Amino acid sequence: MLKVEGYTFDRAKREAVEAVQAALGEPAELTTALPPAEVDADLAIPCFPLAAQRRKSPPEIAGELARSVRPGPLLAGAQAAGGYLNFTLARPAFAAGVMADLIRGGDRYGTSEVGAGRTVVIDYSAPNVARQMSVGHLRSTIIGAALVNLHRHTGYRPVGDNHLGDWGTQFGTLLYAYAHWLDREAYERDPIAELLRLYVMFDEEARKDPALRERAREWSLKLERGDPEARTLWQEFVRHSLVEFQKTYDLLEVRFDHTLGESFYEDKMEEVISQARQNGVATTDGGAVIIRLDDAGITTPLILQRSDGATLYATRDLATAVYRIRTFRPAKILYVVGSDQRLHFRQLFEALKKLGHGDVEYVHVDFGLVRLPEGRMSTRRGRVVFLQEVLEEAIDRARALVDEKNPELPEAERREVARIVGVGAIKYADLSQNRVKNIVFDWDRMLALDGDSAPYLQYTYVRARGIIRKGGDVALDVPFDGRAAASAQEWALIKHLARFPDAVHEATRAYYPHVVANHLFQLAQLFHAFYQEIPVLQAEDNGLRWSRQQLVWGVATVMRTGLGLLGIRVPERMYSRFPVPGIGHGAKCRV
RNA sequence: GCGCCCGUAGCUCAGUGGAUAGAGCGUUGGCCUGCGGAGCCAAAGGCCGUGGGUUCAAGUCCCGCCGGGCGCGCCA
Repeated sequence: MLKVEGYTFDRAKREAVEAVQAALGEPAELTTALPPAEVDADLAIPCFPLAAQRRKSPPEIAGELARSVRPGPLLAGAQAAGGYLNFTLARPAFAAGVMADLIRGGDRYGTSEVGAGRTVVIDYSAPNVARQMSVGHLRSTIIGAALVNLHRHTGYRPVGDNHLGDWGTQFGTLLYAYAHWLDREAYERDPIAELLRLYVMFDEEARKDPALRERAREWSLKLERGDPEARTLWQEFVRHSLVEFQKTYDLLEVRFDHTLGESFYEDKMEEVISQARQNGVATTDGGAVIIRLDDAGITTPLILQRSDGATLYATRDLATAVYRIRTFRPAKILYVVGSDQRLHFRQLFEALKKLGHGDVEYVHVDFGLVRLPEGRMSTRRGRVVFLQEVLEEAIDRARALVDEKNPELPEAERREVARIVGVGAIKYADLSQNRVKNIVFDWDRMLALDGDSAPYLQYTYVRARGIIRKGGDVALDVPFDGRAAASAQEWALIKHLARFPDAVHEATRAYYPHVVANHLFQLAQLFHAFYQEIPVLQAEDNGLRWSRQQLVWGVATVMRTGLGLLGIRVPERMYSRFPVPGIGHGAKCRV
């Protein structure tokens, strides 16, 4: 059972289970469930598993339990409904408990100690040098960044590493193309664009003349052996790329603890290869050094060294893992990489076990591919959408909407809001759905600014903050008034806020950021429904008003914290408190 | 051919083995003298790909089939 100990919701669940166990007079394996909306109860215990041994029907057992249980302080009572024993929570006590959790926690609400300070290395983003990032790289970058935040929130020590693709045969093709076909003027104007042109051109030419591939291999070998000309050019490519990548990372506000590319492991591979050979894990096969994995059910061996002596992607990944284990002493290593590399990681993890590194937990946090309506993206064929271009389009669209709806905001703030909203929309579009599914790229879907989207959640925050600002300071030290948990809207909101720690925990446990995204979307819906019906600043009396203000403050806090975990920022305003009459299509007649 | 992943409303997606499967978009109809409508309320829309099995209980677990995606020794 999912459990985040100490928080009020977990305490209530435990009270229910313990009350039933006490009534039964013995410990029993019990699960809790949430009753459907139309049932008037807050927590349910299915009695079906108890029926078999006791030779009674589930409704009978539920009925007996309903009469005999003695509910704890967070529970108001129990009723039988079919085979379920339903509990009603003691609203004032439960609400006060949740608000106390929230006020005590603030931006740390939902944190837990499940990670127990253990280190988890998270490998994410990892774009290839000498090419622009495509929308395909968005997923790894954003999911990885969210996982870093989630792990920090649940008590781990996350170490983020950007494993740049800055080594390998691809540079052979690039060096060959550079030497023969470079347009120096274009290169000086926009080095990455020119390198991309060369990359595409090489592919076309090599199709006509396959011997070019051999020449490229020679160049990559030269690079690997330290040829000065190859080295100098390669370093230049990497430098240009890093400048380009940084622009995108700045826009996304994604940071890394380390950016150790594949080339960093250049001098660390020999040790891995020779050790694997010495202890018999690796064998030679047709001049190549391989690790057979048949005993692990993998018929394709991992190739450590090519027959011409060159190293491969897998070699570097092996050396990388060994380095990370020595340097960071992690309990886990997460690889946020597309599902097309599943086999590679299965091989890698098995090889690591064979090499004596089986005490670390390795996880391939895989995700589905981003495809275009016409098929798979291919940089070589020019069939690709660049990430930078998507981000800029998102900000432009958000800006148009801000200008339309909120023309009264100062120019600088409109620019800032457009950025927060546009970039947030892109991130949310990705993080709000299960990562394992493929995505067909669609501008309008990706840049949606209404419905289940980041702006909707950000707007929720802005509305909540609007109330708080207008009401002056929230009195967080006054006890929560149980009457502010009386309406259906308030009660639903409180129960939902109570479950946020579970959402954070589950998202981290399963490496599923969308669990948090979904939780926040529901929070937004519940808040808007509340907002529509329940007066806060115009509440009948001060006690009610203060407690509703606390509730609104709680919504704002969870929204900001939760979106923060997803790497999405919130603006303080999306509108001015003092609209300028007669400007904008959306102003209508409210003057 | 073999292996892995996916299949839920017209479209895009949620759905820890528990009660009558939920959202967003789109469609239709309502709600502005209140904390701003980037909002709210409601309607229509489902053989959860399909056939078996396990279970008190299956959209969820297992097997077969169909459809789609990805991968399968010197690319990354």
